[in-house]
Amino acid sequence: MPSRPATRARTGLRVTINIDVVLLAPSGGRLAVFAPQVDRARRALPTGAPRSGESLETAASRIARAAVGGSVAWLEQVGTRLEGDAARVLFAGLVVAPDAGDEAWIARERTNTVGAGARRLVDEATAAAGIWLDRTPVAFRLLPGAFTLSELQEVYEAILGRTLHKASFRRALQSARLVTPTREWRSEGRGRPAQLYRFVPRAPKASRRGVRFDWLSRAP
Amino acid sequence: MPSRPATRARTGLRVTINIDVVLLAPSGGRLAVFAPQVDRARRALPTGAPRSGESLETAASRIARAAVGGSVAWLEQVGTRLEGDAARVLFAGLVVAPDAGDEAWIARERTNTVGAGARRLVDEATAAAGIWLDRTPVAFRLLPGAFTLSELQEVYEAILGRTLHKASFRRALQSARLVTPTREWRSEGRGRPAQLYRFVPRAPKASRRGVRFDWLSRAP
DNA sequence: TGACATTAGTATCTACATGATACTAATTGG
DNA sequence: CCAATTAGTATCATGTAGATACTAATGTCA
Repeated sequence: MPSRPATRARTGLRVTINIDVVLLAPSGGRLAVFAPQVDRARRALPTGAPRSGESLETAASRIARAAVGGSVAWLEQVGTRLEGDAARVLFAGLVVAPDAGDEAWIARERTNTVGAGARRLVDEATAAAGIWLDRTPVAFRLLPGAFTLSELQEVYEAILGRTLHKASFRRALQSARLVTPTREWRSEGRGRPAQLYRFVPRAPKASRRGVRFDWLSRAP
Repeated sequence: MPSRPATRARTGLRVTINIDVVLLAPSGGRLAVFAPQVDRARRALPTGAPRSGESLETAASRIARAAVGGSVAWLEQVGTRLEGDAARVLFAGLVVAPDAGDEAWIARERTNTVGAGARRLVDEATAAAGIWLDRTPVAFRLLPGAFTLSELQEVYEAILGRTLHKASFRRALQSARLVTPTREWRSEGRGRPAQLYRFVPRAPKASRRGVRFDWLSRAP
């Protein structure tokens, strides 16, 4: 049996620590990324550093709120990387859809126009958001208290980046008993008016799905 | 519209950075945690620090390999936290089952006996491992080239922490065409001999499951 | 030697989830 | 009034998951 040194480093590498925040918002069935202009020619993602004694989560929340000037529906750590003598912690957040003309938000597909490497960060953040969507009721925080099922589905489609089957979506929603209809209907220009629903927070169901062997990525 | 300061911290908080590694191994249907004795009374998880210029992943791999004195089947970053003026990055790893009498490994349930806070790290690492299992072929790296389906199922059960339905497990495995039978059979003491199988790496299937509304955790 | 325990592996049935298709319903804009 | 548009439902076929119960092949032990 090989020797096993008890690796107990008393002191680690000294670095400066920074936080990058990718803020995503579903908007018109697509994902928008918060990347405001920082000077004449460049956009950048929100960045900051934790203060002494502050947790990473608190710092990221502060940075995110300062950036969008409002509340953030969801914020979670995605990963950390070393760049030279700096450690950069990536957070991803979800925000309610911005106003249509807001120049600080750009379409997810145009993330190339932000600095090099931003594309990768946005991709990681988007993947993380898709996982939350499957595991938490985060979508309901991105909508007003009363919403139509089409709006809810649009949020899902924006974050997942694919269209969903309408009937299946509603069936799954109904069997989960997650929403209750209100007596209101909303007419949105043309077409039949849509009924408004409210989110009903529920105790988690003890669902145990079977094992899945249809993983998506390569065999590493 | 609120003002949006372009938060561009030129220099972040200065911290020392350390890496904690939770190494897990399926053993007899349970999960074991690598936590060797560091002195007369205490056990501890492997710890270390990245060297200058080294990536976190490389450093974690080095620390993990040095700890168990062998290869690590899977290693992935779980999260980062600030503790005073230190940043600690948690990695979780999976290792093939250790020898039965190996004192450095303890049952996952007895993680309390390791230092305070270790329990939480082990829980996070275990949760991460469960997610990899669902998304990557990591289980096959924890078995020899030829294995029985019962062994494979035992690996899944150890990591997921629950028993699985035998017939369902095999059906899913067969339809995924992930394994091929060999012509060998192995007799393991009593009972009918089991056929040996090999892993067949496959191109990922483009499986798009429907949306799930049966999340497990609390509504935050 | 012949039950019996033990492990491997399969068959069948039910329940449910999913997605395709096609339909009905209610509105706006000509 | 009619077409376009959006909301919402019904039906059907397929696939998946779990329960149950079975067969198959080995070792153990009386």
